Amino acid sequence: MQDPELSTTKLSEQKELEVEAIDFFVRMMGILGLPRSVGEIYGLLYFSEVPQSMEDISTRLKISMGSTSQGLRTLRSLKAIRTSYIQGDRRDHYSAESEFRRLFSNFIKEDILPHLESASDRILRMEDQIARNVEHQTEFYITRIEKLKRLTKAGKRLLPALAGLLKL
Amino acid sequence: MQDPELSTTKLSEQKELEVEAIDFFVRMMGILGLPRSVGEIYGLLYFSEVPQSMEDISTRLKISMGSTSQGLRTLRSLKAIRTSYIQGDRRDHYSAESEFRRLFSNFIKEDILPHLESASDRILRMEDQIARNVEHQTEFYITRIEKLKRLTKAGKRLLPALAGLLKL
DNA sequence: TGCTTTTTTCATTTTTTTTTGAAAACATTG
DNA sequence: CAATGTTTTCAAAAAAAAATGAAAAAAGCA
Repeated sequence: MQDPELSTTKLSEQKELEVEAIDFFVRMMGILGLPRSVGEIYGLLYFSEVPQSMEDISTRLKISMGSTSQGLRTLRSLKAIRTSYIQGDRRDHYSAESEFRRLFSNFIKEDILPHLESASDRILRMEDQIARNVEHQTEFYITRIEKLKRLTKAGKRLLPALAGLLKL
Repeated sequence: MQDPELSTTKLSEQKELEVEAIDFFVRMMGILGLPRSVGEIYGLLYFSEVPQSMEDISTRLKISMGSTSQGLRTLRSLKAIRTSYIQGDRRDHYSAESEFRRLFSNFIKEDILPHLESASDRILRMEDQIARNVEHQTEFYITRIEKLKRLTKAGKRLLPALAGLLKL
């Protein structure tokens, strides 16, 4: 029988790294405005040598299957995880796409650029308003709109470039 | 007495632009994870030719003085607004810093870089854990940590550069 | 300094977001 | 094609974030 004290210590040390790692990703995802469960799942997978089933994830993180399913869906849409089929197990197994920066890149493409697009539309509508409203056809309004146009234009140039850089 | 119908139309047209403009900034701030009130305030100021007092803002947006004060504080810390003293009025008056991109730039400096710093600390702690835990001294763990180190390093280089670009 | 106006703070309320858990849908296999 | 195992969906509960409003603090003025 092995020394129970040593074994406890080892276990807690192992846990410590896991906790630290998961916390790291929870914060990272926080920056992107993603829920903590998404960060937890990615963090767990990032430091798992072996692909994990949904049940594994749900059990180890003590979150519901519902949350786990949702979180995996989000990560899948960001292409942050991969699915692998494990011999003799009919459940799907997941592992992290280790290039975390790609997740940022996909986040830009998927969550930011669409906003920029609709921002452009909105600016067009504002210009329309101004054209119709004599009250607003002043240097001031025209300049401000112009600035917004330049900003979104720059954004639509810069962000895809940034996303590209991150993907390398 | 002026035509009431015309006047109503004009008013609503004016409102329409304002609403559109405010909505624009609400969404923009949303991308940065800032509350809607902050976007509303900035939007209102961005299209105001004349600096507005806190009461003006609170009244026109129909939000409480408390929210207005909080929102202005946030915008001040992002250097997104300027304060001007108006003759014969002892209240502060606010106007928008029209270079909206600076707001992004300051957001990176103020809200993102600190996270990156603490991320670096956390990675150091993880390395420590690994050094102490034989279990984890495998190619796998070492590689994953290495990747995170490279990512934060790249981030700490890239983000300030991006912030710099935006400020121009 | 005392009085008035303006701004900030913060406990409470409201709103929004996230998580849960149970039911439905889907898939696999004997 | 039933029977069992797995995943998704979604209404309801829980948690988190934001807004309110009243009281405290700060600032300007007489």
